[in-house]
Amino acid sequence: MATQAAGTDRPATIHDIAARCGVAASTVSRALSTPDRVNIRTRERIEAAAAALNYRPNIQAKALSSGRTSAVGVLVPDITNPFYFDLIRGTQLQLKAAGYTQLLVDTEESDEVEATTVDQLRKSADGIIVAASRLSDEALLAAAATMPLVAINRDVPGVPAVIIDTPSATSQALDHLVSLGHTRIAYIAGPTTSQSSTRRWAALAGAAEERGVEVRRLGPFAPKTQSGAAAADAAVHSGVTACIAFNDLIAIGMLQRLRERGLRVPEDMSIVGCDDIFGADFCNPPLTTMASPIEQAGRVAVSVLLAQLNPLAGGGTRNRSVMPTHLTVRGSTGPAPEDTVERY
Amino acid sequence: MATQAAGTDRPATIHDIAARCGVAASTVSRALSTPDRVNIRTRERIEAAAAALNYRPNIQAKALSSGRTSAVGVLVPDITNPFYFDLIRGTQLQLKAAGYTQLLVDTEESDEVEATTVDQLRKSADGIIVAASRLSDEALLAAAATMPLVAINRDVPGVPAVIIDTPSATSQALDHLVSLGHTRIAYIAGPTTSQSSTRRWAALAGAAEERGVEVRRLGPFAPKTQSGAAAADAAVHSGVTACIAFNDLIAIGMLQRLRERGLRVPEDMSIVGCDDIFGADFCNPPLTTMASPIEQAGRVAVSVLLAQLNPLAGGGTRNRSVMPTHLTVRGSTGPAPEDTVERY
DNA sequence: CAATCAATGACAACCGATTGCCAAAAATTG
DNA sequence: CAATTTTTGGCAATCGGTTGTCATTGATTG
Repeated sequence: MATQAAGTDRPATIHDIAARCGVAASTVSRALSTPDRVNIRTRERIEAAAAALNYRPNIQAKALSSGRTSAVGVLVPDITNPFYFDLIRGTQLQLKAAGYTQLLVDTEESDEVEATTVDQLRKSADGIIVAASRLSDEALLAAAATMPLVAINRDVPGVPAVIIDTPSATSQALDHLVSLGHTRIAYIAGPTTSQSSTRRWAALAGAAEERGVEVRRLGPFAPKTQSGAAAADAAVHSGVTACIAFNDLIAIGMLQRLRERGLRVPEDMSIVGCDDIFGADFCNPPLTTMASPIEQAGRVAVSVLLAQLNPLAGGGTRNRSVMPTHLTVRGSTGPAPEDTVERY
Repeated sequence: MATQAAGTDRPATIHDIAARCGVAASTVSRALSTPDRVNIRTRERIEAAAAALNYRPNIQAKALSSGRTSAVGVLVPDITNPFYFDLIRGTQLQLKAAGYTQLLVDTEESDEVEATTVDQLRKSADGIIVAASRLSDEALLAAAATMPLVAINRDVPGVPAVIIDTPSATSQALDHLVSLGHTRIAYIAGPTTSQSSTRRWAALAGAAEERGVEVRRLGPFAPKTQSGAAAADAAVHSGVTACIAFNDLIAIGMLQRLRERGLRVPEDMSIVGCDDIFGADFCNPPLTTMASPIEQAGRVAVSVLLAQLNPLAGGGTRNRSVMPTHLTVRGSTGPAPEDTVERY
């Protein structure tokens, strides 16, 4: 009944190839992974046989015997946050190019889930890339000591990292607002566990003092559009004329809420977002935001990680990269309203 | 110098547990995976030891010896397409709940990449979920015959599938437009390789005939916002007063282009999208679109797949689910313009 | 032409589990 | 209390590779 021609139906192994070529399995293994260790003629025979049998190495077996899994875990706090789309694509492309598999995990903004995941990945991945880690500095450092790890947007001494330089862009944003005449400005803070938010606030507070304007901090708010409503209300209540939001999600949510309340952007209130996510260019009004090469950040993170995994020539691998960020001005920022409360 | 207390530093194996309890490794294996096969007292001792040693089973070893990988591949044509965000989250959550790992792969809209990936996943995953497959019917059927597979939005007899019922929503959309007075309508087609697009057009053409209105097909267009410009131009040139777009990305792109060209939506042109992706509610104007429970679709796909993998009790598992879809009316659709060309 | 050495490939142990088979121990039955 | 059945747990093979060790081969050299 077998429609199959000669040859077994199950996937070929190195043993099948070995038998076909009349050599030992170990020779096949070497021919395929350490080509120099085997005579070129033997190697060619083996390669031909492998092709003929449509041989695919069994990743599990490879991992078990060699200890290397050819997989890299990528942890993000929230898959549905558009910010991570490009990041994920960047890591995915770069990893695939290097022959690695990406294990993507949504840690649901939870440090516990994150810790558990890191723990599990210890043996099923060669390394880990953690975006916007919610772990404590100590926990992150400990994790990095145990296995190759690269953090994205998390600056802990001793932990290799790719940092997106939003703090400096935040200063640009402030300059932009100041040049438009705003003097009372709010920073809409992100989660307290987000180091990005903390660093950005620090940069902003410093810059504000230099420029002699008032910047107050509101929040924290969850990095979701839904939080934008509360943020908008808080901003209005605080009497500021411009806001710099933790990220575009919150900023877009604010835009929606302000519209609902009948306030005009940017006439009554200017809004600056961060990340230039999908949607920032077509929301209403289009969002002024801090843009950065996110996909590239993902690629760089992979490169840094792979450099750790394969410490080949040129030992001087840097393990900390800073990605530039710039302000993209769109329609959500404009001149400060004339009749501001501060006159009274 | 070792700060570590007694006990090795490397991860514990079943052998460590076995030694600690004075039993054989096989007993440990059974205690952990087939609890009934082992005396309850022995089991408890083993469990205690496992906990004490912080034992984590080695997934690779498990996979190698048992043949089951506890991993499921999820293939999407384009990770950065927001449509897939919720889908991915749905599969991720459901898979995690069932103890499976999700292997996410971006097939880059390419049937070749998709075929290669399916081939590679054959041994490193227990099953596959393919969203919007670009494979031919035959290839997909062949793949499904080789390994457990569930297709999303792809209806091929013999292939388990989760279908998002956009065709019926398309008819609703048409009714909506007709009730607003539109008589010349365009369908902005998606990729020719997309079965969704084909099925939707068939539904639309049929419904249009019933209702005695003219619907013409424009395209194909790539499912990206950038394609929206060409689509908008084509629509304007064709003289229609309303468009039903293949998906929200194209629709949003059209919105942008029409605005650039000084045309008002919905006064001059009505636009209907599809999928209700992130951004559809805050673009300008907010998009009328066909919404469906995408995350749920992902969960259902996982359920269908797991039912294949573990064909336990209640053999009557259905392997085809249809997810309902409904029209969500927002600001991008309105009454047909009075002075339409057809008067002349 | 003999001695030395690098290249080559076979053998076997090993990675960490699972699982079929079987014997010893315990429980049940007559 | 003996005979039988059921539990229980050990042994060893197996999954598909990798890798250290070692014997053989052929090439290089004195």
